[in-house]
Amino acid sequence: MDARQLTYFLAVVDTMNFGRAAEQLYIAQPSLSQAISTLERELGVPLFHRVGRGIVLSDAGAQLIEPARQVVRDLEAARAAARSARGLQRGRVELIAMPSPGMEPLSTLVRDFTADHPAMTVTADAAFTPEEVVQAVKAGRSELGLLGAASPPHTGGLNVLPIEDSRWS
Amino acid sequence: MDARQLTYFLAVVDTMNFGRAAEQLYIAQPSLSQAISTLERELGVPLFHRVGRGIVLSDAGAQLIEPARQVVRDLEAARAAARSARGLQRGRVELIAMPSPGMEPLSTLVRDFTADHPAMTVTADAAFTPEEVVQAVKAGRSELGLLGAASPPHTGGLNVLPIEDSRWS
DNA sequence: AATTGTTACGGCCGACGTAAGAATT
DNA sequence: AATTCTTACGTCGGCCGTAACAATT
Repeated sequence: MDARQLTYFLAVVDTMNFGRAAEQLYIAQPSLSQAISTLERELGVPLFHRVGRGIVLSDAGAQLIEPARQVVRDLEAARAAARSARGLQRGRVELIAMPSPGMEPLSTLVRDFTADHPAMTVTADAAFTPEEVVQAVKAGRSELGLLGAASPPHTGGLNVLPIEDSRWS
Repeated sequence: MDARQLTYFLAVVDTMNFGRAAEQLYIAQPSLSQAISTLERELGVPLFHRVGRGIVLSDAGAQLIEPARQVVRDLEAARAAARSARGLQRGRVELIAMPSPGMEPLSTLVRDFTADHPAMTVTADAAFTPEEVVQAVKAGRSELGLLGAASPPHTGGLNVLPIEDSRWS
């Protein structure tokens, strides 16, 4: 029993008609008939009683409806979780740095960052003064600035993060 | 994304090791590697970061764990529901009946019963006196007796059910 | 050298579609 | 005759295993 079979089962339950369920699932009607038949054989219980040209839900089928809906719902929730996670991980980071602190901190930072977030793209620009760095970040031309100075200049409303340890994420 | 992939994913999460997860799933390790790879491609997000010889859970992977566990749990619940339903529906009914009430009540009873419980097998034996019927049921040769008499004879500890309406289940 | 994950490749099971059949209204 | 489900059969995709490879400790 897998999620596909349960989805098919619920489509039949909702329509009580193999033909309409099949077209709503975008498969041929005999394929659906075969899928339900296989599921019934696996479970050892008929899910529908074939009466005349139509079908009636069996007791076992009735007992399967709620667990089946739960599975399908939660599968959809898992898909949504994955989709939202993708949104967070995909993207690009543009940073700007000065020459002197540009080499050592930057190289290891980028290496660690890309190791943790392989789908990310990191773009680095160059600046020559701390003021240039601050300006670029303020102007939105870069999302992250890296600078070394005795006293941080007019940082405005920017977040400033001191770097002392090589371990951070 | 299907339930199989989520099961595989959780096995890797629980062991943090493709090899052990594979043997716990009774599949070869490259098959598991391929399955996870396919899942990651479908989702558009890496679930693990391959660092050196090992793996580390990614942010997306962490966010997928709980929904995945939910799906697997629910699938197991659905299986259990189907199993319990099977226990109720499978079986055989052996009944014994006299000739006179044997035809009309019996034929419609069996027809309705088998229509409602197609997995059931109904076996009918014949008797010629009410005493024979009672005796057969008492002896356990039949599970159900059908008889017509002015006064029910020594029914012992048997349950007696008067038939008046044609509607019962 | 050993451990661990990936790539390459081939076989096989099963899901699906088309066509034909059976049963009911 | 029309509707509805089932059976028969062929095709194709994808899951899995074996073998070979790559990378790290």
